[in-house]
Amino acid sequence: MKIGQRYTEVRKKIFTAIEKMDKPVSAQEIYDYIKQNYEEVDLASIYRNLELMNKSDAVNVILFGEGKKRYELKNMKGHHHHLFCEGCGDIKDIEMKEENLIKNVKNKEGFVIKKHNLEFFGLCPNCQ
Amino acid sequence: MKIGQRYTEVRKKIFTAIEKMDKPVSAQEIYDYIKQNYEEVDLASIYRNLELMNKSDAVNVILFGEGKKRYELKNMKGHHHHLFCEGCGDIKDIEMKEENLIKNVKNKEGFVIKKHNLEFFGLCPNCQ
DNA sequence: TTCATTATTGCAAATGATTTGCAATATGTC
DNA sequence: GACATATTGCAAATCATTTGCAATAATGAA
Ligand SMILES: [Mn+2]
Ligand SMILES: [Mn+2]
Ligand SMILES: [Zn+2]
Ligand SMILES: [Zn+2]
Repeated sequence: MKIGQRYTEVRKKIFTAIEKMDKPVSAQEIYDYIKQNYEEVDLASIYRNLELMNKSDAVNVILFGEGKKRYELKNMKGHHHHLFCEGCGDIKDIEMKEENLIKNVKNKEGFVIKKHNLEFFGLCPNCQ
Repeated sequence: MKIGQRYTEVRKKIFTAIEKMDKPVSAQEIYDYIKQNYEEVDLASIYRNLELMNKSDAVNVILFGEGKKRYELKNMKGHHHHLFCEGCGDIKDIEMKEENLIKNVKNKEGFVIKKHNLEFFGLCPNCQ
């Protein structure tokens, strides 16, 4: 979990922001949070660091089709999935074990589940 | 699977394009395909129709974190998932049954799988 | 501690995807 | 065929994210 090579103030703030907000957050939300609690950090720096944090596996990128990415700290919770409300955008963690997850998750958290997306990422034979 | 209220030339072309390309395609790819095979259709019209097609459940939106959405016809194949190559962007369908899917999919198609994203969509108690 | 090196940041502008307002056009109906 | 209006094309706007570059801050050698 080493990001870049220097432990900067900006990086500390970004880590703390994501941790405190405790849900998948967008770059803009991180920006807003930092602005309110510390001295402002440039959005471009936030994007650059999120990119680094993702490459170095410090954060996960989570997608709900809102037109932007959300980020979550990787070391905080174990591997898990999400439930996204298409009405209000509320997000819930799903920490059930993966066998039969897709069946068992029905009505978890009182949600009425309409669909799910499951995508795998890796490298194809040519790119390995 | 009724889109809007008129079966227009533009809609026919979009359907055909997605069907012929036979993989999750972006709005721009649909635009390019149509331009080569028929008379050009405006990108804005493509976006407007994809939006409608999604709301009326004619297409699925698929996200790989590329910064854009991909669309797939819903009635063509049964429900399935995807494998995305982070090297070249190649996409494969995964049609295994869902019990133990996440375990069993390892090395499917010769891919080395690094991670997966599983998100559920629905309505929370407040929004139902 | 001070200094030098260079990674990182801020700022402004660029890019790319998607959305929107509006007038022109096409479709389904009578 | 003529009408009512859903749909389209076009241009401009918006939003998320990226990028170039000069200023600044972190780290380690002296
Ligand atoms: Mn989570
Ligand atoms: Mn598919
Ligand atoms: Zn809700
Ligand atoms: Zn590949």
